[in-house]
Amino acid sequence: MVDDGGTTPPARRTRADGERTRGAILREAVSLATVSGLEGLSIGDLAGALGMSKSGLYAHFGSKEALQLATVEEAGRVFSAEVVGPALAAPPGVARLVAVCEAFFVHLERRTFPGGCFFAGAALEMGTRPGPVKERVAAFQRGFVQLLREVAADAVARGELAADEDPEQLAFELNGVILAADANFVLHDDPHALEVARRVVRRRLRAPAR
Amino acid sequence: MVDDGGTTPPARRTRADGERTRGAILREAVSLATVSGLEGLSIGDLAGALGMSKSGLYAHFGSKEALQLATVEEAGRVFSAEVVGPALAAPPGVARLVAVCEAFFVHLERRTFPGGCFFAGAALEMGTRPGPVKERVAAFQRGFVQLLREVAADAVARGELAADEDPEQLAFELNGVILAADANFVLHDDPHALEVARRVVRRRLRAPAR
DNA sequence: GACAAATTAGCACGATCGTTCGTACTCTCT
DNA sequence: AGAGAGTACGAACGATCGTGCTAATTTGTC
Repeated sequence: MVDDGGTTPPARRTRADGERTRGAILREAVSLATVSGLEGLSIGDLAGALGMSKSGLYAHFGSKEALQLATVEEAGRVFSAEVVGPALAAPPGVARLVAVCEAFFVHLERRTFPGGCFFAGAALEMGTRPGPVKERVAAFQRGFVQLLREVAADAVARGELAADEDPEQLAFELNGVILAADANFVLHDDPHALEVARRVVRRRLRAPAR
Repeated sequence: MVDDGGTTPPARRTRADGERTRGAILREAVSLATVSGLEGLSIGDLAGALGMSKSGLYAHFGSKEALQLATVEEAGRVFSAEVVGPALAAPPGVARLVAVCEAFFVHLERRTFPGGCFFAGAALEMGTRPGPVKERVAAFQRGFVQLLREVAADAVARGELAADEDPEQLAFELNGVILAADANFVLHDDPHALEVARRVVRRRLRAPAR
């Protein structure tokens, strides 16, 4: 067992039941974090919600920061599955751009998480707290805007949008619409916000402006 | 003064030094809340930052919720003075609409608070926490969007924007741009975000679309 | 100048925070 | 089947949370 001659084997990592519990913890953690925030998420509450002990839960991560990191990753998986994935099923161009926004609105509408979009909340919350967690959240946010920009650029290249349309500006705008939709939806619990957001997207992407 | 005959009025309310300390507390509280959040704002930290005792500070409010409420009000005063006020100095119409956004960007640029816009963070944070504090934050946010809508409607009425422009949609869009500007600015500490936001506003409000 | 109220500090409370430790139980590999 | 690592629990730690109580000092009013 001391054969540390070359590369250290990262030991055994998996046990079926542990993996299952870990998944359940992270699913609940993402959900709870959209309500209490990523920092306000407490290990005691999380353990209580799952009917297990603090220390039992804690053993899966070793530190709160590691739990937060894993929670961000889990949220990324959910976001990919619920928003990015379905959107990429739409044909390239404007249709796909609309599909990204629409998938996000559906993501809110079906109340996947009680506190709306995980990353919208996490970005505003962690923006002022330097550290690995913030970096990870920032990376996800950057990746999403980049996706918007690429799809927008593609739409311009296909002539579906005006040639003088700047993909970066358009991505910024759509990101803003998405943020405003989330903020209004969770703050006022008002589905009307999603309706307005949809109208904005539809009108903005209808035809080459001017 | 009208005496209420019999029951004595609750006597003197203010003392000069107390009022001054209270102001200092709230100024620091707003600033701290943009970093730690309105819920994460701790009375101990706040007292420490001001060099006073927890209980001495606490006596000014009587509960954390009251402190949060007062903090929101103070943030509202700052926002009025730094954003709304200067914007209303601009001539009505599109110019004023641009001025609102511009004042907000300057508000971020000069780093009035270390964590960016107080209300952007508070809205996302408190959206999921029912109670008086959330209601107050929501009211401020609603008031700001309504301001945007009114100025936009005025611009349409003056023929400076297309007649088929929906003020509600436009206000929603601008609110989104503002949120995206704040989020990107604090998350990536990138002044470029403000530049993009300015371009978006300029282009969006340049001329009657179509 | 005296009296009452406002201001502030010191101390302590119960609760909860993240974290550690020791200890059983159980799954998986050899 | 035996061994070893993964999993989970209960108890407890020091720190900090919001919140009271008491007492000393300062301030405004008569």
